[in-house]
Amino acid sequence: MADVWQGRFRNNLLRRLPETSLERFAGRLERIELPRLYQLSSPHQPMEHAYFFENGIASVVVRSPEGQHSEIGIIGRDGMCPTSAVLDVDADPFSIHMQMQGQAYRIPVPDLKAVLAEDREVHRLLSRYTQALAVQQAYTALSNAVHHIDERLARWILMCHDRADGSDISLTHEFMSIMLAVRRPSVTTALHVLEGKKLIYSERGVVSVRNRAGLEAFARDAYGECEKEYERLIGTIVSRSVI
Amino acid sequence: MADVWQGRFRNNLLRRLPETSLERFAGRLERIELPRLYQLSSPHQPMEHAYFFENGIASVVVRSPEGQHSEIGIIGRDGMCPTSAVLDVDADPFSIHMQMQGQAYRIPVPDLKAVLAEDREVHRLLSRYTQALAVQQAYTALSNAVHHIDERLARWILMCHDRADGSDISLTHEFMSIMLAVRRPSVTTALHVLEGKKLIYSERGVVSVRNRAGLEAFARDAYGECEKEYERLIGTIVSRSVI
DNA sequence: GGGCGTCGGTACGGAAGCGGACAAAGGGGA
DNA sequence: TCCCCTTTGTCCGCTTCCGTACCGACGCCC
Repeated sequence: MADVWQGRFRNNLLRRLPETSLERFAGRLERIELPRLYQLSSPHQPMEHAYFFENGIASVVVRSPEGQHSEIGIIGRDGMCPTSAVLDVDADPFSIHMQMQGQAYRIPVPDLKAVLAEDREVHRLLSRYTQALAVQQAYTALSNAVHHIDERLARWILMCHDRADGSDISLTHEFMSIMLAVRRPSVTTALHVLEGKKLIYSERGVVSVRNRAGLEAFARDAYGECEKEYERLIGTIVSRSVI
Repeated sequence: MADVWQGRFRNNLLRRLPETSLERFAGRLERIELPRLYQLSSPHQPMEHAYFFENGIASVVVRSPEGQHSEIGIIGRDGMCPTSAVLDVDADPFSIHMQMQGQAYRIPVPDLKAVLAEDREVHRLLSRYTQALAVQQAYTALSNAVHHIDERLARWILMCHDRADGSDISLTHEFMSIMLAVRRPSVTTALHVLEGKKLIYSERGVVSVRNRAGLEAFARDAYGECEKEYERLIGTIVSRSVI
């Protein structure tokens, strides 16, 4: 298994751990396939494993008692979940599921906690990621409050694009409407706006980014701040082509 | 200073620490008066002290590059700030200021980090509070997305009421409009709705809660979830009358 | 190749909230 | 007491978005 530790991870957290820290994970990490809609976590249910994503996108969603929901976080190979494990909490009120199919290395939560307890370096990195995700949450809250739907959609597409391998994002409008906490037809019309500006190409079940820079410009101040903060806290994500 | 440790704290975190842990803070805690609008933290500026509030209300606000802002967290004697210190991060993109005047015990951040490093109990409690605050953020994001202004105002008044000593909350409409990320006149009309239902009494610079249960009913599913989670993670806040 | 379930496009009335502006009321200082 | 500044109340037109409904298109399965 030695070669696994030789920078073969795509997950940006695992990649940034020193060899000695990675060795503590030895034999405890298990590679797993995560199909679309795979439920990683349900509200108030203790999670058995923590996931370090190699690929694909997971979505953290919060739901109100009356059934309204909103996405509060999005995790790809930039991160892991649940951060509650890092904070020594058994369960949280969120549900986490795969938005785009992918793979991850997972580790039983008790094992992760053991590693966290014995290795300052691991603890420090995952703590910083926890902060990065909190910052993402904060900007999501801001965006929900002050930005228009099409800007929020642009933001969201950009965040997915950051974590996807190609320029395609495979999702239905229905699904995006849940993520953005808006009506489904509102997604349709917002997509048309972006498509009209040649920023994306949209067809049944798929959105393709055509003009990334243009999308960023369109999203205005909705996009960028928490990405900068991630870079500061964790560091740049090495792009796939480099790997 | 011995008597300070004898359950004299009003801060719910300090109150929940065992005597042995509290002794580690000995001599490092400094009581400080926090006037209204006192700036505890500015975006991207490292904080010098961490604050454990005895009284009053602090507000965590995030601002977009173009100057739009929204409150993402509210902290009283239920908690402390900055949680970034718990996560071993030097600075965060938020600004924190006093919304209602109060007092706190503060400790230099490096000293707090030292205590965190040497005392598992302290680290565990503050980690759990960090999670509680993240949950609050998440529900704020949800509320911003799906609830009407008057419901969000009710939620916000309830959260302030939880942390205030009496039933009065001294704030201008202008201020509340920033917290809720809405227009100032929208606050005025929303307050009139609540006042019309005899849930609150509102006059220049002050809002008084008249019917707490009614307010909770009015707020519907906007209020309650993250409070339950706080209780589960940390425990009940002992009310002032008991102290 | 026909049928059905899922997904996307569109339409329409209505409500909520914004932007902006202005007037009234309270209250502190000179 | 008067003035001025802060705070609150109100108004109007306008935009955005919702709720709801319905239809068309795609594509999978039998």
